[in-house]
Amino acid sequence: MPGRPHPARATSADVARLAGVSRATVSFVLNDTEPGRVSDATRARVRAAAEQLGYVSHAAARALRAGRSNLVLMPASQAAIGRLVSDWLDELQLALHEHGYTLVLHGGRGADPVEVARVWAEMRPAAVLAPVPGLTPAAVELLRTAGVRAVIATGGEPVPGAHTMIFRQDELGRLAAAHLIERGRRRLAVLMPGERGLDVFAAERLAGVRQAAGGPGAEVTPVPLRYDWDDALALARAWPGFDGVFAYNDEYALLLVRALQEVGLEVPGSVAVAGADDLLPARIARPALTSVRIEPGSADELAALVHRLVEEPAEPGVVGAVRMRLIVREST
Amino acid sequence: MPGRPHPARATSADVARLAGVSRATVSFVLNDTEPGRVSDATRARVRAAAEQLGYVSHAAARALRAGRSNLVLMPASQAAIGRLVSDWLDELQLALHEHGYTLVLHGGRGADPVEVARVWAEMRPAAVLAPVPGLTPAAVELLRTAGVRAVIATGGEPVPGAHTMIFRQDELGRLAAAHLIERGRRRLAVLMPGERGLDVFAAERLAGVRQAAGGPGAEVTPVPLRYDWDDALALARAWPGFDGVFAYNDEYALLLVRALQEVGLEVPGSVAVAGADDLLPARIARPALTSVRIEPGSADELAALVHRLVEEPAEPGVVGAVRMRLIVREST
DNA sequence: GTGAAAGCGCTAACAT
DNA sequence: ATGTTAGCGCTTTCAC
Repeated sequence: MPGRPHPARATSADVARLAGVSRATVSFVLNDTEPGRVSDATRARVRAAAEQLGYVSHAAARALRAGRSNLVLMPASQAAIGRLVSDWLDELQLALHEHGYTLVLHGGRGADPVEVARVWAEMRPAAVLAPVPGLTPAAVELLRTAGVRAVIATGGEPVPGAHTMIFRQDELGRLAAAHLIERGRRRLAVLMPGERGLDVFAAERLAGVRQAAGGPGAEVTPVPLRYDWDDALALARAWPGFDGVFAYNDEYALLLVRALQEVGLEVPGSVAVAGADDLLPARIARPALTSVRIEPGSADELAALVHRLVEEPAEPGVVGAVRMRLIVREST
Repeated sequence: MPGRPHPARATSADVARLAGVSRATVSFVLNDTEPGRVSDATRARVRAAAEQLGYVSHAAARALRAGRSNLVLMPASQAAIGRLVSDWLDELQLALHEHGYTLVLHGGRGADPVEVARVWAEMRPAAVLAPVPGLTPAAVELLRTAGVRAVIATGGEPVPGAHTMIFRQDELGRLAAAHLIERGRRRLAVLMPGERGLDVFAAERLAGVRQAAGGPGAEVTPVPLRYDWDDALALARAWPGFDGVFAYNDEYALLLVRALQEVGLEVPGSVAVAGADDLLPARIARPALTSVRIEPGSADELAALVHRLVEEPAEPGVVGAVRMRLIVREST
């Protein structure tokens, strides 16, 4: 072993030795379990010893002992959506921390869901929060078998074996499309991004648009678009005469609007465009963008739910629903 | 203990039993250590047994044994910057995975750096990658003491005790300001977001602007701005006659441009505005936004560096630099 | 080519 | 009020 440039990390045994107590006592003091069991004097001595040695507990050892870690896992893709979401994640992180959990985001976009679930399962997290497409039945099974107490999926339908936070992607499409149709649009396009596993969500949103269009007999066409100016411009140049667009989300919507303007098509005059997520750029765009706002619900409540499910596993079922609301602005 | 709704998680002992070998053999086979030590027949039997039992190794046990986990930790705030960054993080995740590491992002924005470092240290990660403001000397010390092999800071100056990827925030400001001055601007404003711990970066960027302004004698004023339309509008309404702005980043730049336009101030006619990050929205804005592009370097190389440092800890020092480049567009 | 066994750091049941 | 101890699942040295 190469020379240790730093003092060997202190263990609870070191703390015990320095404080002149047993390791058990150290554990009781530092974890505040069974309050009143250890005298105040001893507690003080233990804390002082821990402080002096710069003691930091070993999460892996605790996890091994407990059978699971205190990790709550989420796919990192979530964080990239925008400030609203990332602020909300901050709140969630804080709320979970107060329950003793550590929220971590893990990438693995596009990879085989089961492969990703395997990596997650190895960490023996207390809970996993993830959108449905990543949580295939095999992935859920893998996680449950590995002992993950709370597997919470967000998706349109209850997921067998997992708790489900209902999040109807199709509702996004339906809300936007119903509005476009009400505005008299009958030739609808639905933007279908191919990037980063968004295709699954896009397909569900498309289905929602189709539903809304069914009755009134509007025509619906899925249109692939990459998040790329040249691609957007090419689409706008060859615009097939759609008079209404549901653009997957605000980013794609703003990209398309800009491209349409570039080729002289008026928004909403010639083409009405609606997005989703209701980010600030949507609000300040010209024309201001109609969007479907997603209301993620209280981070505190979700943290409490996670804690409850971890403490006493319950029958899988629906644990809540994400609400959404159409914000009408100038672009439609 | 409440009833186990799921089969008890299989351990390597279970696999060994089913395959009729020892736990040692299981370990050798599944980790591919010492190839050629175990016969092909045995290997196949072990693999089959693992498969059949749905065996998933226990990261905590491995970490306990190894003295450290295979986690590489980064602050989650990074992911929220934009698609470019989050795509790059994906690459990094993949590259690290190939070296056997798991990249996880952890929040904890705004909290006491030492408190956050403590949570990180408990996970005994193999490496930590973080911007300087979070890595105070005390935080670095804590991590090193906990045995983290590679603490890689990104910041303007070498960080004592840590490896440093040089990332000159002030260079961003300097590049933008030099350009504004070259365009004849002499009354410069620097937008100072207060949110999410951005203030530290903002201060450094401001310092860069001041440097660039020193020689030519341009006047520099820091101007607080929240990421909020009303705040931006209020600023624009009371615009104190600045003729050039470095806007912290593209998001704030686009917000300000929009507010200036709202009150009838022309960009770049009356006010030239430059951002940073060079996101797609900057490119397609009207006027297209001048921005400083940040080039994060190769994810593969960074992953390899992490691996090298973990394998054989080296003297802390400078391990590379993030380059940046001014992209001139219409807004200046 | 394979097995036995020690030990990583922690917690909690049990003993004093 | 405090201490003893077993054992969580894994890797790896050493013995066969």
